[in-house]
Amino acid sequence: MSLFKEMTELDKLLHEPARLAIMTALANCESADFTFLQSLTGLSKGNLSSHLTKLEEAGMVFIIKSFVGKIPNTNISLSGSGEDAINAHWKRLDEMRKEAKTWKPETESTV
Amino acid sequence: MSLFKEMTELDKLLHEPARLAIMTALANCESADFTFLQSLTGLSKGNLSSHLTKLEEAGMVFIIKSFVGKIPNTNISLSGSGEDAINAHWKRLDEMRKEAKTWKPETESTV
DNA sequence: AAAACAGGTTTGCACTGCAAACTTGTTCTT
DNA sequence: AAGAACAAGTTTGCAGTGCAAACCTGTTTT
Repeated sequence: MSLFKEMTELDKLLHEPARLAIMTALANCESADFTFLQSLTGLSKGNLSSHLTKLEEAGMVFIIKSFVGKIPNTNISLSGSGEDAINAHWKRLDEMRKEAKTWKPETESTV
Repeated sequence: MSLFKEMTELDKLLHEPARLAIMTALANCESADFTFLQSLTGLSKGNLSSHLTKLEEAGMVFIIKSFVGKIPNTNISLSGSGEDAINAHWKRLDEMRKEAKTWKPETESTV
C-alpha cells in the first residue's frame, strides 16, 4: 500500500495526542498512578479519566483501584498488547517520516 | 515544558492522519491536483475536499482552480507557512520519539 | 459540625471526520 | 438531438470525540 494511504489509516486511538502522551509515558515506567499521570501530562482529571477509560476498553491498559492506607489509589499499567501497540505506532511514524523524505512524485499513471 | 505536556499539545490540524498525509505529500511535490491527491491518499472526494478547505482556511495551502482545456482543474500547493509547519511537525514527532526512549520516570516530587 | 480537600467519574456540548447526496458541466450513445 | 453516463468537486447530515464543568464519595482540617 502507498505510504500516504497508510498514513490516513493511522490508529486514531493511539494517535490522539493525549493518549499518545499517556501511552508513551507508561511504556517507560512500569506503572503509574492517576495523579502522577495527571501532573505529567497536564490533562484535567476529567479528561484523563475518559482517555484512560477508552484505553482500558480497548485492552491497552490495566487499571487497578486499591487503597493506600485510607486514600484510594488508581494504578495504571500497559497491557502486553498495549505495549506492542504503542511501540509499533512510534515505529510506523518514524518510518513514515523517513520514507516521506525520500519520496518523489511519480507520474499520475503509475500511482 | 515536559515532554508529555508538549505531546498533548500537538497541533491537531496537522496531526490528523488524513491531513498529515496530504501535507506530507505536498511537501514533496511542488504542487498536486485534486484527483492526484485523491488517488494518492485513498480519501473520498468529499472527505478530501473538506480537509483541503480546512487547510486553506488555516493558510497552510493555496488552492487554485482553473481549466485545462475544457475540464476544470484544482491545483493545491503548500504555502510558505504550511511548509514550515509540516516540517516542524515531523521534526517534533521525531524528537519526541527519541526523547521518550531515554526518559526515566523521576520521583513524583520532582515532576 | 461544617468547610475544605483528595481523588476520581459523569454529563453536556461544541466540534470533527466521514459518507452519501447533490451540483454543474462534458462526453458518449442511439 | 435527447438523454444517459461520467468527471470533478461541494454541501449536507449524522454519529462519534475531546474537553471543561459539575458532580460524587470519602477524609481531614477548623
